[in-house]
Amino acid sequence: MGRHREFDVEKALDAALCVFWRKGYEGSSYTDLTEAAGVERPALYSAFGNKEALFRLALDRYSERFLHYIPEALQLPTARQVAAHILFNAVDLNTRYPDHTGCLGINGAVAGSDDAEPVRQALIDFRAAGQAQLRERFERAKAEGDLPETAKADALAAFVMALTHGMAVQAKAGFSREMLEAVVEQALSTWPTGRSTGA
Amino acid sequence: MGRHREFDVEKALDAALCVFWRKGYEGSSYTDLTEAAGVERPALYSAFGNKEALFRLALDRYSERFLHYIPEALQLPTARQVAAHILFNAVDLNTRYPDHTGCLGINGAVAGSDDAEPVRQALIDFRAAGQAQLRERFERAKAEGDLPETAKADALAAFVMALTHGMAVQAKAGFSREMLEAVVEQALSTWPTGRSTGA
DNA sequence: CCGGTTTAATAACGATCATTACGAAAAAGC
DNA sequence: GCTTTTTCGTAATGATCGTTATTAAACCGG
Repeated sequence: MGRHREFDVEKALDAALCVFWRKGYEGSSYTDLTEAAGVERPALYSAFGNKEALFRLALDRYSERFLHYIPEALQLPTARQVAAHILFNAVDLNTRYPDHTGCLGINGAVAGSDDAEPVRQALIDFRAAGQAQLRERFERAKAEGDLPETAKADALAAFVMALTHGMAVQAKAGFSREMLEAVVEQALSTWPTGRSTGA
Repeated sequence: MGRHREFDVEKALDAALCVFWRKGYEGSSYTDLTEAAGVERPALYSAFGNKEALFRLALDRYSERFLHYIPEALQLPTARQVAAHILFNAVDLNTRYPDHTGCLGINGAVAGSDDAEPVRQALIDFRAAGQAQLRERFERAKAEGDLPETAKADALAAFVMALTHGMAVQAKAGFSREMLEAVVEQALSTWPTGRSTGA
């Protein structure tokens, strides 16, 4: 019973995601969000809760819609392929949409006011989760002899993630896809191999 | 003639710099800034201008006070030493002060509202200036045979900068100095040499 | 000691922030 | 058709945003 919703909740969430992606959490006003969604303010509140809840939902959606390449990467046979897949797909995602470059995990919030601390922490956890998956994959690679025994899985995972974060900053600053791909190739040229020529 | 200023302008600017360093440009309210400086609002305005002008002054001060390691690095004899000096000193700077980790060039603004666009652009230019110096230094290294002819100076400079940016994000997220130093060592593990073993 | 000038401090400015009453409109059950 | 329930849209909430009038106080030159 009751009146039906007149707007598409999924489309509204996608619109909010684009705004957060471009302006970050604190940089996005509720007016920005409602205008992008084409929906009045109370409608967004009743559908998603407050701004923080909306951001968390947008972050979930971001994972589902744009980060499928990470589980894909983890299943590749060698650690080098895993890293290459993640890095090149990150470059693609960071430069694919001209009106919201970079990535939500970085643009969302790096620093901010004390009010934004919960969201900042959520993004820290979000990034840490990806890094932990990567570290575990690299540990497996060591066990399989794909990475040398001397390799540090946690440092290698942090290295790959640092690159994605840094390239996200650069993409947001307007760096071209070609430039970032050259960065990835430079990074991969330092990759350790199973015969322990690296390190 | 006229009344004397009762507060130390230099100390006030240092205090403002620390606030911007921790909370970024938009995350820092004028109340935050005045409280940190121990000065009433109109006093900050008369001394520095508006918030944007104050940020730009803080950024200049940041360069002078904390980035001396960059010109230092550029004078080292080899490209590898240049990169190592920059990366290790960046880690040190990013983790040295527990109450404002990371770096102002990143924390200041990556994404934000349209109002903050001038400051965001100023930070883009700021980072680009450092990267350009690095690229020129690497081009010189190629001419000197210190880097192989096949090396791409611009990609190498972007690679080093991407790492500093990414590690700044990680430092702000609470990564330890030791972890970040391991990231740097991973990055430096197979730096291209003059005998073109790299790339 | 007094007139001119600069700073200090209180308090206010309009604008925007996130959030929500409130009443009209629309759909489902009886 | 009437009641109930949910949503919609207008408009308002108090708080905080960056920025300044305005007034009182402190200093210098005369």
